[in-house]
Amino acid sequence: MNKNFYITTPIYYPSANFHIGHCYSTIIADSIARYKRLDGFDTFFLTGSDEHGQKIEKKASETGVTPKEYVDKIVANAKDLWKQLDISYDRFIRTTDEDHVKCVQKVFKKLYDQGDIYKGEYKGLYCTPCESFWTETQLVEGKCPDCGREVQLVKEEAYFLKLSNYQDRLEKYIEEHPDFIQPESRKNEMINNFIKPGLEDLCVSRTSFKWGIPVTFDTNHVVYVWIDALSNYLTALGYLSDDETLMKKYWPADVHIVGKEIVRFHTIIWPIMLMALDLPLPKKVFGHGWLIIDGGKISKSLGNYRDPREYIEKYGKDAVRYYVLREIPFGSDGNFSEEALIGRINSDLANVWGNLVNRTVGMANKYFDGTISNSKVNEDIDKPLVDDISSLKSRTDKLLDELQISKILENIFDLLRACNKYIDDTTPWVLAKDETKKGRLETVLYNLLEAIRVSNILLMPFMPTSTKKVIETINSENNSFKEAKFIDNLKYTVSKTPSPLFERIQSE
RNA sequence: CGCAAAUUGGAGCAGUUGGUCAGCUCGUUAGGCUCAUAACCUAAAGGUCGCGGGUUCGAAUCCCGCAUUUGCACCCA
Repeated sequence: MNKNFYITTPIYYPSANFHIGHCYSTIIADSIARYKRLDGFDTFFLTGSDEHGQKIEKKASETGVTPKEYVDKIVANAKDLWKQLDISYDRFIRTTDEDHVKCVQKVFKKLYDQGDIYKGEYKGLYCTPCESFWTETQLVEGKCPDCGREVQLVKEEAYFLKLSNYQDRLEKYIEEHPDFIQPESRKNEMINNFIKPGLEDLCVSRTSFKWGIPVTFDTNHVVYVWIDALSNYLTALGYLSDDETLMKKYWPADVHIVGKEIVRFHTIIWPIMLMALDLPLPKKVFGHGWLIIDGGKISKSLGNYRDPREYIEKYGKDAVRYYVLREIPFGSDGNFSEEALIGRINSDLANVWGNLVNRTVGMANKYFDGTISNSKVNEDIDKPLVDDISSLKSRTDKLLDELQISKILENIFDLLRACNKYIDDTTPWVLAKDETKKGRLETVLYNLLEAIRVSNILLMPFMPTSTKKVIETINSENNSFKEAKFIDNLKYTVSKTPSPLFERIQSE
């Protein structure tokens, strides 16, 4: 099988430790990557950090360390966080990695030699104390919106990327590939706000700070943000290096997961860079929404968030994963609160899923000493359940391609809910009192175990830890994606001592 | 100013191309059951689908206007 799949998260800016929002992006990407791997795809999952720039230079000097020391610390923290969340990345790329630096320099030179990058002059309104450039509309009464002081018109020699050359090609590409930008509302935003009014050439170098990748042929300049950052998706695959095997195997990317604020860079600048490099464009860019805290966005400067580890330690990694995947609808913003997190844990994970496993295994032990096979004493009521079990995989596949993660979980939990209902409808405790109904009782339990097994397989990408526990509890050996359908001749020997999958959280 | 998006019972959300579209989850109330993590199942209460017009045999669903909120245009998952 040579089906390949390449998925990326943004590379995050390590000016401060990562928060639950970074976790959200990364958990989505991780879940998709895991799903594809389990579904037989040769998958490459990339995440990382975007470490250059003035802000980090400044932060570092404030703390009295070098920029590299500063980011090293944050990156170590991030890697620990990803470990705690079971993030299965294949590579964590850092823009300070040597191969990345080399590649960016080659890309820059190549674009320059081709004439896509030219030398010009950057003009801007600059506030010296704040070290920030502002546009005219941002100014408050003609002064710096941050400190209220005068701004100066500053000119700086800089290199520019000619976006206008590719405008028509880009517009055409977007029109002809309706799935390229997801969700669609973002696509309209890009076309109307940026492409149609005309693209301005993009400033791609700076001389005002040093913490960046030097331009090889003009060492006063460092590469500015986007050529540096976006190239990571290529440099991780060895683009322009001695070994381009990964590049040949995985490019173009299947999906870039990004936050809605950087959709623009991924759907305008990035495709244009790739066109200029004569490379195929990524198949999909998904701009997801944000987690909103107390009605406002997560803000590093407001500090209105807590270390995600607090939630992980308190409620478990899978609970956090489930919450963000389930709570936020496709492409929109979603609220994050501890209260809602607890609500999800109790109502979905504990009551519906955990309790179903617990009661089913309990009955298997109580009535059959833990050993269940399919006695095939079926009744009409079994049919819908069995059909649901067998069709779950294909329904899930479809939703995954549409990146409807929340709906996938909804679907799977619908099946689990149906099982709870099925138990009430079939009343196993009544069957157990009648020796002649023994066969029927066993069939009911078998069907339930099948539902648990199959739904568990499909939950594995989203909750790797808890699903492992379910496998141990029902002792299933058939856990591949290919076996995610109703199989009628398995034999179960369930655990004698099941422990709750998720404890209910008592609210204070 | 511009370009977008949102506004559906107490909360959070579904509602492709207009005719079971008024639905789901949580919450509330009542009942049932006992295999189970005070869990599970059933039922009920609760919305004139932001407001005002219009198109249509018929609109939450299309058109116009208004209001409120949010996003983007400048760095931010």
